[in-house]
Amino acid sequence: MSNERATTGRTPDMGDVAALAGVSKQTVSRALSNHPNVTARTRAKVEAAVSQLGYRRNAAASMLSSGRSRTIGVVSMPTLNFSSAVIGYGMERAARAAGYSVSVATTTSLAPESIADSMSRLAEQAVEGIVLAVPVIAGSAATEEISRRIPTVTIDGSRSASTQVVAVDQFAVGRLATEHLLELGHETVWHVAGPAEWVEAGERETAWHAVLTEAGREAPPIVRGDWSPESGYQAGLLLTRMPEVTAVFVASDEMAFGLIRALHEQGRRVPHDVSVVGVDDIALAAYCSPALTTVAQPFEEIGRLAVDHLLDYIADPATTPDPTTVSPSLVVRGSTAPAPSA
Amino acid sequence: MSNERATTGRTPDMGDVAALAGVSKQTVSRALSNHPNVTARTRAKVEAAVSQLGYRRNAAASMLSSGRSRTIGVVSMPTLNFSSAVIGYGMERAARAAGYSVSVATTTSLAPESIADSMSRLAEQAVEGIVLAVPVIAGSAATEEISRRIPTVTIDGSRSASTQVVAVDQFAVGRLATEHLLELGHETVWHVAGPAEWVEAGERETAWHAVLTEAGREAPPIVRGDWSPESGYQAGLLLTRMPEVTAVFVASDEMAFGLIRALHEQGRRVPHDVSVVGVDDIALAAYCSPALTTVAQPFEEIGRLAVDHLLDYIADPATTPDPTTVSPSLVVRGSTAPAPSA
DNA sequence: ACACAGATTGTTACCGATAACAACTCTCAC
DNA sequence: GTGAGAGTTGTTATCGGTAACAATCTGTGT
Repeated sequence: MSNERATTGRTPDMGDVAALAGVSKQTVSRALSNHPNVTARTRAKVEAAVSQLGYRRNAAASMLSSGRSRTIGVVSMPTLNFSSAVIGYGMERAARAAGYSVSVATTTSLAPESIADSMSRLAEQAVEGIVLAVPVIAGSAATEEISRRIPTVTIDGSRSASTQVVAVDQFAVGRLATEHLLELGHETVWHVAGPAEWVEAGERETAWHAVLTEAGREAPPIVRGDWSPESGYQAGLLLTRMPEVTAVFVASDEMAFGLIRALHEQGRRVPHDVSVVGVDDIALAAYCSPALTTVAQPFEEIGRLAVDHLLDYIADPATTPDPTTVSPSLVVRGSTAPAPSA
Repeated sequence: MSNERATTGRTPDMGDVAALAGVSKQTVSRALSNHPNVTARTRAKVEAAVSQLGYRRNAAASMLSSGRSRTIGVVSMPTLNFSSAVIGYGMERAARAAGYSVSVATTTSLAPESIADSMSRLAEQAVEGIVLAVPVIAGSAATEEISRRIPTVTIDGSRSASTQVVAVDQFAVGRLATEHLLELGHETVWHVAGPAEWVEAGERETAWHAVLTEAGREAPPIVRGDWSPESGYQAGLLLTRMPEVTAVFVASDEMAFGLIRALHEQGRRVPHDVSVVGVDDIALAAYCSPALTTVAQPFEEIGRLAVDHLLDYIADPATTPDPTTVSPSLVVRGSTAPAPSA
């Protein structure tokens, strides 16, 4: 008693499964795609044959024939920082839940041509949608061209005609931090900002400035860093030279760590002499000395939302771009205290 | 004068390019794959047609027909920690340099069946090779089955019949840290270890123990954490109760941050009363107060090596598994000092 | 018992590229 | 001038699925 098809030594294909289950290739395909109109009995026979042969569907063939890759692409910076790592995790979970896999293209620069390059690498892999997890201020012709063809969602970027946006309300980030420090009685708040080409950084600055102005305070000059702890340290060396500095809003926790270290070295106590607020709520924020007051951003949710939106958009490209924002929250720890009553 | 083929509204395929360039499909294929035997003239015509039509090769078709996906897969834990992020970066760069792209499958648990599941998701995507960037102690039948079919390299794992290993010399990590502390004159060295199911953690323990024994010192009981800062903090609360503790080797920087915070809170000064050595050299290590002495691991190099090995292995599966190790290095900063001359 | 709708299964053609092989062109030695 | 051989290009079959349509089966109401 022998099968018609000899499957020895060859990786089994759908035809082999069909033959073993005594049905047609197409029925196997339907059973495996959870198509509704398949009898329980048939489905069981197919599943038995599948596991007996150790069959796996060939993704390439499936993709070629259906035109659907069940893959979404992500453009991100080399994920050395907390936020992108967590965003990536949120995306992966959401994508997997929807039966999609995620392909990552890193870009080392924020230049539009570099981003466009990453996007076309993804396009070559026939991704059905793209998440731009980089701080794009302006799209270029090249990026626009691709996102017209492939549904694209931008995280924390600026809106453009063919791109949806999912973002943390960065204005709220700046507002929460600055208001917190003013409420503690500080005369004004200094700001260590992120690089000018990051949208997030710009919006936090704007909010910081707006809150100060609204409260009738003078906004001191901005000190600019590059997100690195070292740049925060340098900013700290600068600020310790000015005795009038009692409150600093730092645009990231990592810079805040550097800043606090500089303050310590120069004998300024935190929070007794200077209060510091960071942004991100990285894992170590609670274990700094003193524990860092910071503005937490729901990164994992952002990742999830970006993918959910993208999948909706893929399902119905007619959807009108509808920017979604989620709110940050202030986490008060030990690095902030009432102003020294000079 | 009109072309035979109307390409309007359809994404162009190789046939369109061929028609426009006045050559055959196959020649286009050869030109685009950098096949040697194509005239410069022909290649130029093809390239012109490609850019005129905005043609991109369909990866699915290419994969189906050639059987090669030009993709490698990575199994990793949700990349919330420094090391995996940097390893991932190193892999991506190496893969891209070789014309490969990287597909990531995260696994939330270290259970063999969970890892096997991630591996088969990758197998479904027809990856040509797999990097296991998770601390596997033992393979299961299921994982073995897959890695027999698909070339697999394990990072920092245990060797198995069908798997190559690329690893940091974790014994050296433990040795460097422990010897450094002994050389500073400490009577013995305490150890806050990582979870028992991580190979790295085990080897560091072994080395720590061996160095102490060899020096004729008594090895104090091990305190075990789970890599989180919180677990380091808890370990710190425990150790501060014992006045005889003057030197601690902590198996990760993040735990070291937690431990140092606990020491501070309890009034033990670092490094004056207690010296601390961490592992990893995360970006913030230099900005802790005091700056953290730690053992740096060349993560990016590990990622690169893993991919290089994998590609060699793919090219020639007959290669005998040949474990590669790279050396860590001690970075001395401010958290270690000579033993208090009690 | 019969017609008919809906559910289930089968048949055929095709997705877009590449491998294997066949055919052609050119150069150079004799 | 001719044949050998290398270099270049074309032809055909095929990879493993899925869409679209055709065919069959099931159960229901009259």
